[in-house]
Amino acid sequence: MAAGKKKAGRKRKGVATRRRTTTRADASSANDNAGRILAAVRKIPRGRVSTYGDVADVAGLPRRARLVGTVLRQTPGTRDLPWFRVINSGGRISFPAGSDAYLRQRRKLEDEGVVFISGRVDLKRYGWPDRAQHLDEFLWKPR
DNA sequence: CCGGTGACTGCCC
DNA sequence: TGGGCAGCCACCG
Repeated sequence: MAAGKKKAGRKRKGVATRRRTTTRADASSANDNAGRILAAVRKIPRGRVSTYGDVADVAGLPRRARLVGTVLRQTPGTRDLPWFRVINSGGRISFPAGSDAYLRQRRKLEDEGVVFISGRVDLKRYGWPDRAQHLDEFLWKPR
C-alpha cells in the first residue's frame, strides 16, 4: 500500500542500490523504528490481519514494508506480540507454503477465526486498518 | 566500503 | 490469476 512512486517507464537499474554515505540510522533511531513497528503490530485486533506495508504506515514509516519484516525476523520476544497477524499485500503468509513457519502462522490465524481460501486471506474482510471504512470516509468527507 | 539478501510492493505483460 | 522486475532500505559478511 502506500503506493510506491510511479515508475514512469521501466528503467534499468544499477543493481547495487545507493548506499547511505552518511552513516546514519545509528542504533538509536533503528531502535526507535523497531519500537514504532512493534507498537503498530500490537494494535492489530484479534481475528484481523494487517500487511507489512500497512504496519509500516501505522508506525509512521511509509514504504518501509521490508523493514517491518526485518524487525519481526530479529525480534526474539515473540511472546505477547501478535506477529502472526502480519501477512503480505497479496493476502498470503510470507513463509514458504507448507513450511513449519507457514503452518504455525496459519494455525494461529485460523484459531482466531481467520479464513483462508486458496491459501489467501480476504483483506477486504479481515484487513486492518479497515479499508472499507477509509473508503467510506473518502466518499463522504471530501470536497 | 561493497555487494548480496530479504517475514515487501506495485506495475506490466 | 500469475510471474517477472524495478524500487527500496537495513543488515550482514
